[in-house]
Amino acid sequence: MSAEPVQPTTAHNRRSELLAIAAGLFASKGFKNTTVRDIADAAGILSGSLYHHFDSKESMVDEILSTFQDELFGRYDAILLSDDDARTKLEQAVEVSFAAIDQHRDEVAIFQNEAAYLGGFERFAYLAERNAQSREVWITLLDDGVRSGALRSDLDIELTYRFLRDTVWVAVAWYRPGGKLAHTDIARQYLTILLDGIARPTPTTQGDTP
Amino acid sequence: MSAEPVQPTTAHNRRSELLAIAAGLFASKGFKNTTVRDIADAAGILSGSLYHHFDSKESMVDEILSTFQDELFGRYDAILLSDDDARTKLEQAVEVSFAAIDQHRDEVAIFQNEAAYLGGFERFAYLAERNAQSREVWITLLDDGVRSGALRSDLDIELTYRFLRDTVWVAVAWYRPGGKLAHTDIARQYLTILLDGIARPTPTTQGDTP
DNA sequence: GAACCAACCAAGCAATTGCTTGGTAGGGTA
DNA sequence: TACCCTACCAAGCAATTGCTTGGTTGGTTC
Repeated sequence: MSAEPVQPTTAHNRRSELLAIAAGLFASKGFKNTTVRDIADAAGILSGSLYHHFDSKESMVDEILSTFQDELFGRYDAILLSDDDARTKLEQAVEVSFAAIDQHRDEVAIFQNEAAYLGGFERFAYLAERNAQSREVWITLLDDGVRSGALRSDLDIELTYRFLRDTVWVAVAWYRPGGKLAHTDIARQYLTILLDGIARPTPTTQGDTP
Repeated sequence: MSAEPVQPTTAHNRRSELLAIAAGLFASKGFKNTTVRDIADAAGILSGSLYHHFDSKESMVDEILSTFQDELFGRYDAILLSDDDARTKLEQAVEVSFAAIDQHRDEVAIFQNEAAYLGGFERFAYLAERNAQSREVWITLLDDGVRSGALRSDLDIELTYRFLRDTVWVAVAWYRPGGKLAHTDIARQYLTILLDGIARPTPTTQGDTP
């Protein structure tokens, strides 16, 4: 008979519930622009009560971002270690990234928007490390692609890496789950554009998989 | 030598100087993250003195963004009105965008990072209008491209538009003038990727088995 | 040499910020 | 009954914020 003001999250405890609420606000309003009172209001408690669960507002983003990144880079590592060919790996990395946008939209958005600012603080130095690690992943995939003949050899790899990375992640700005296109559809379309271009193919076909 | 863009009526030099300083801070630290004391410090004056030149901190971004957008959309309009073929127009629009990143990096960065937040205020409603106008430009260019046969007909135009728009503007996050690549080089490389893709062209030859 | 003016200073105010402190309601356990 | 625990409240503090007010400076003009 007690109507508990609880949201339909699968959260075990109050802590992760509050983190999800904070993530949503950080993602849509920005970290600095979100006050602890905003978070508390959205959770239906007073701002001071947040400090029963967390040390600080900073530690909230910290936990949000580091948890997400641990998971994401675990998936990238799995791809790099697989036996697939270069092109397949590249496609998988793109798909994994779009899946992350689908399943962790807030976290991706926070990372996209706040990494530059937060990275300036000692506490968030790991953001720069993860960034470097991400570069390793993509550059490796692109190099392997060129070496194996799957990709054109006249590309500026560094530039291509930036376009690839940016184009994948920036989709978080407009993608909403449950829309017309599933994240898998978007990933496939993006890969088509990226791999084959938007210009009308000149004489011959786009290749089939042998 | 050539006539520089000058302010109407009284050319207050100090005013545009302060605006440029503010733009640099807004771009690198974010609008909300930049205090009026930050701006004043960077300019070597006290924070209160800023209010001799500007009504508010908000009016500073306002002026920065609206001035920039007026110029940018003037260039887009010129392209749309030209007699060039569809593909050339598309290439020119991309080149103009990269030129804007080169010449107005701060303004582009501010628009990229703060439009979502600022757009929520009545005062900045024009940001959403400009966004819609920008969509018109790209969609028109893409539609014309498909209709004229310059572009593939199996593209999701809406998705391609987002890909195109995002990938162009997001370059502001890493591009620095005076680097290894001029903005014209980047535009050309980007167009190559966009139009022809990164996959190795597979004409009739199929001998790429390892 | 008086009037004027743009640019700035010095001081501070009201609101907002992140966070602290001491307390309490309600449930479980012994 | 007594004890503990989690999750919260109530109140407020110190710092920071955007902005205001009244005054000062140095240069220009007539």
